[in-house]
Amino acid sequence: MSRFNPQAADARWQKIWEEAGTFHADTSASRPKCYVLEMFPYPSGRIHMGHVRNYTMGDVLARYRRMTGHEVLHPMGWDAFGMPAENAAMERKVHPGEWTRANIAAMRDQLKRLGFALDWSRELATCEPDYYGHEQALFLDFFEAGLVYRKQSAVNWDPVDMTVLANEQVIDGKGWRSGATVERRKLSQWFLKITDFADDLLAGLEELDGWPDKVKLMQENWIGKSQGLRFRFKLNRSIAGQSTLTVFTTRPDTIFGASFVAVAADHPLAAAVAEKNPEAAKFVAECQAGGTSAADIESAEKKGFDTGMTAIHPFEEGWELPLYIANFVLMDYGTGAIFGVPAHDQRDLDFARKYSLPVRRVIADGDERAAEFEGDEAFSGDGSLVNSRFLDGMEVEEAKSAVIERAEDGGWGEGTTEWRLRDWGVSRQRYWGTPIPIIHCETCGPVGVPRDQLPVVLPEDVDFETPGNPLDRHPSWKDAHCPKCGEAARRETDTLDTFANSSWYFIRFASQPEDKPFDKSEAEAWLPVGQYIGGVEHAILHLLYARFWTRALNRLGKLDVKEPISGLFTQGMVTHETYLLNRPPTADERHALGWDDEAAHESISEWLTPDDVERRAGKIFDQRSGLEVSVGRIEKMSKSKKNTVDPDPIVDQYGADAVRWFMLSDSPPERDLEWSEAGIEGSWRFVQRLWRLIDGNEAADGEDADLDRKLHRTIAGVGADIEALSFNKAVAKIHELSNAIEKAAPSASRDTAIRTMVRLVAPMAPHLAEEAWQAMGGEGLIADAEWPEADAALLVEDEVTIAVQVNGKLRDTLAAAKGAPKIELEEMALASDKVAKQLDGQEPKKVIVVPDRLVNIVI
RNA sequence: GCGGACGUGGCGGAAUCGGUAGACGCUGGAGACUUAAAAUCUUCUUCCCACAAGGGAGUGCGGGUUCAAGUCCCGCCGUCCGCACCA
Repeated sequence: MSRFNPQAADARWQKIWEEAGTFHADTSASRPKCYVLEMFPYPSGRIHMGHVRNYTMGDVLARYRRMTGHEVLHPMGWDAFGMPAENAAMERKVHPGEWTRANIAAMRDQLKRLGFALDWSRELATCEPDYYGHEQALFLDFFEAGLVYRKQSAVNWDPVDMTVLANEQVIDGKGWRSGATVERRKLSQWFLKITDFADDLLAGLEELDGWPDKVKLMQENWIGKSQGLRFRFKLNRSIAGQSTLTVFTTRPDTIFGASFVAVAADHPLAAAVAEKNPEAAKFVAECQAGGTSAADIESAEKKGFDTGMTAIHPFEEGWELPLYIANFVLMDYGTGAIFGVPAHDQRDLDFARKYSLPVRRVIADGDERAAEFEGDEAFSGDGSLVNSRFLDGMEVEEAKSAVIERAEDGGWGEGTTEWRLRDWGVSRQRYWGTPIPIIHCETCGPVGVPRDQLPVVLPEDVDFETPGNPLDRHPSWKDAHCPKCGEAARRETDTLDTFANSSWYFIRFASQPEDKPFDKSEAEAWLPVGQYIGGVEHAILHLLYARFWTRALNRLGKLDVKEPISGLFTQGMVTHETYLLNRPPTADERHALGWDDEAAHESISEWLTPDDVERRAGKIFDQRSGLEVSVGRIEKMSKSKKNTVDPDPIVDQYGADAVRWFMLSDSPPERDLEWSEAGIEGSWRFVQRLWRLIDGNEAADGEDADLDRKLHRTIAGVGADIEALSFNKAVAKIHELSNAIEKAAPSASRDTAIRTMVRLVAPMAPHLAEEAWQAMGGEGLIADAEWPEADAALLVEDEVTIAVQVNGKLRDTLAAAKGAPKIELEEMALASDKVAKQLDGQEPKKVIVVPDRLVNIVI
C-alpha cells in the first residue's frame, strides 16, 4: 500500500492547474457567477498563519462553488503602500519600492505552494502606477464632483523629529523614536465627504443580510445618528465678538439638571480666553500635549479650567452656569461645546465631584426623586422628569420634544440630527502612498492634474536619512506649472491614506482595462463580492470606506451597484503560546544596562520562538541554555512576542493539504485558532488515513443501508456547512464518515462512499483529491468535477431515540418509530422500569411529550 | 472612557427552534502487532461517591422565567477587538 506523498503531488497538481488555466475567471461564461474574495495582504515580508487561515477559508468556498456549477472569480493582490516600507527604508537603507516588491515576490511563492484556486492573471499591487494612476483619476472625479475639500485638522506632531506621527507611533503621549512629548498641531489637509452619505450608509446596513449583525451594529454606532437640540447659551460677557455659545445635546430633557458648561480645548472660545489669560493658555497647551487618538483623550483623567465666565440658563435669566474648558469635550463632535448634567451622565458626574459642582436629579430613579443626588454612579436610565418645572411628570422622550419646541418657539435653538461620523481625512505627510494629483497655484488655488498627465508617479530618488516627508524635501519633484494659468506652481506633496487603495481594489480585480479604472459592465458582471473574508479588525474603517467609495462611484454614474459586498465573514486570529526566558545577563548586556556587579542577581527576560524551545516531561526548556522557560499567555502571532510559525517549513514537512486541513479543523472560523504541533500532526495523520482508505478500496457487491444513509447525510451536511463557512463542522462530519467507512465491510455501498468522499474533501484537500481522482479513473480534474447530490429519501431517519425524563432529569431512553403518536410515547415511557422506580407509586401530575424528542414526567 | 464580541471536560470544540450536554479531534492510560522503535489497530478517558448496579454535581459567577435553560431575561466577573494617521 502506498503513502500519499505531498512533496511530489503538491507541485505536480499546482503545475497542472496553472497550465490548464483552471482557475481563470471567465467574465463571458454563462454559468452563474460567484465572487469570492479575501482581504488582500500587506506585503510585510512573509506569509503568516493568519493569512493561511484566511485564504484557506476563501479557497474552500471558491472550489466548492466551482463544483456546484458557478463561474468563480477568486483573485489575489497586494495592499502594497504603507508605513512599514518607510520604516524599513530608514532602518535598513533599502528603498520602499525595492523592499515591497521583494516581499511580494517571496509571499507570492509562499501562497502558490498552498495550492489556492486563485486567478493569478488578475494579480495587482497598489504601489504600482498602473493601479494608483487609476486611483488618481478617481480622486479627480471625486474632486470635480465636489466630494473633496480641504480643511484644517489636527495631527500628531513630533517637535524633535519635526515630523507627523501615526497614532501607533505615539506611545504614552511620546514620539516612538525621539521620546519627545507629542503635540497636536493643525495642518491644512484633504478630506473626502463621507458624511454626505451618512444617511445612506446607515440605511444600507438594513439590506446587508449577508453581514454579521455585530459588524452592522458597530457601523451603526460608528455613524452615530442622533437627534438632539442645538442651542445658544447667552454668555455673561462677550468674548472675541461672540455673546453666545452654541452647544449640542442629545438630552435636552435634562436641561434643568445642568450645572456647568464646557468647551473643548481647541474650541475658538478657549483660544480667545487663552489669549488674555496665561493660566488658561497653560491649560489649553496641556490638553494639546499628547496624541490625537480618541482612546487616549477619553480615558485621560477628566480635567477642566474655570474660565470665570458664565452661561445663562435658557429658562432662567438669573441662573448662571460656570463655563469651563475641559479635556474630555471633543471638538469634532457636535459643536465642541456641551452642558454638563452630572446626575445623569457618568463623565459629567466625575467632573462635578472633582470641582464640587452641584448635582441635581431631574430624572426619577424609581421612587427616588430628591433634587439632591447622592453617590458616584450617575443614573442614565429612563424615568419621568422631576425638579424640572414645566417638564415635571413627563417621560424622557416627551420632555425632549417639549424643550426642543420651546427652543424653536423662542428662537434660541433648533432640533437637529447630528452624526458621530466625520469626513474622511485622506492626507498623509508620507512618501509611500498614492500621490494626490493636485497642483497648488498662487492665483488659481488647488487645481487637478490634467488626465493626460496621469499617473503622477512617485520619484525614485528620495532619501530617508532624515525624518519627515521625502516628497516635500525632494529638490525638484514638487515644481510644476499651473494647468490653468501656466504660472509656476507647487505639486501637492501629501499622499493618500492607504485605506483609499483598499476601497476599490475589488472593483479593479473584476475589470482591469489599461485606459481607465474599470469597465462598468465588466465590473458589474461580478459585483457585488458574494463572500468577503477577513479579520474583524476591519469591521468599521475599511468596510465603511469601501461602502462609501462605491456609493460615490454610483453617484457619479460609474457603477450601478451601491453596496460592494453582499456577504461578509470575519474570521478569528491564529494564536500561539508565548515563551519567556529569564536568564542572567551577559557581560555586554550588563555593561549596556549600566548594572554594576552588585546587581549580578538581576535577570533579563527574553521572548523565545517556538523553534528555540523543547518539551521534556511536560516542561519547556530553552534548547541553547537548557534553562526552564515559563509559558506565557496564548496570543496573536506577532514578531514582538516571537510566537510566529512560518508556514514554509510546515508545508515542506506535512504538505499543503495537512496545513489546510488543520486551518479548517476544530476551531470555529470566527474564533481564534491556536496553532499547535500536535494539531498539525493530527491533520497529517488524517490526510494519510484518507489516502489509505482510498488506496485500499476494493470493489465488492452488496448494499449497506446504514452506510448509504451516513454518506448522504454527510453530503448534505458538508455542503451546508461549507456554505455557512462552518468548516470545523464539515471536517467533523468527514471524520465521522471515514470512521463509518473503516468499520464497514466491503460492499458496493462502501465503494461508492469512498469514491464520493473524495469529492467531498476536494475543496479542502485538493492535492490529495486530484491524486485519488486520477487513481480511481475520474474524468478530467476533480477541480472541475461536480459536487455530489444528496438523496433526500436517505436523509430521514425511520427510528428515533426518545429521552425519558422525570422532573426534567434523564432517567431512561427508548427507541420509537419516527412520527410515533404522543399517546404511544407516553405509554412507552410510563412502562419503563426506571420510571416506575422514580415514581415510586406516585401519580404523575403532568406528562409533556415532544414527538420524536422526549417525554417529561412531572411528579 | 466609549462601542462590539466571547466564556462548555486536561485541551480545541459540538449541541440548527428552549428538549438526551460533551459529537468530532487532540492529549493521556491500557492492550495488540514488532527483536525493538516508529507507524498502525483495539479500548477507555467531564468531575465526585461506589467493587458494581447505581447515585450526585456540572456549560465563568449570582439571581430569575419555564414541565425543561449551554440556549431566554436581570446583575456581576474575566478575556479579546475597534476608537478615525497600523494594516
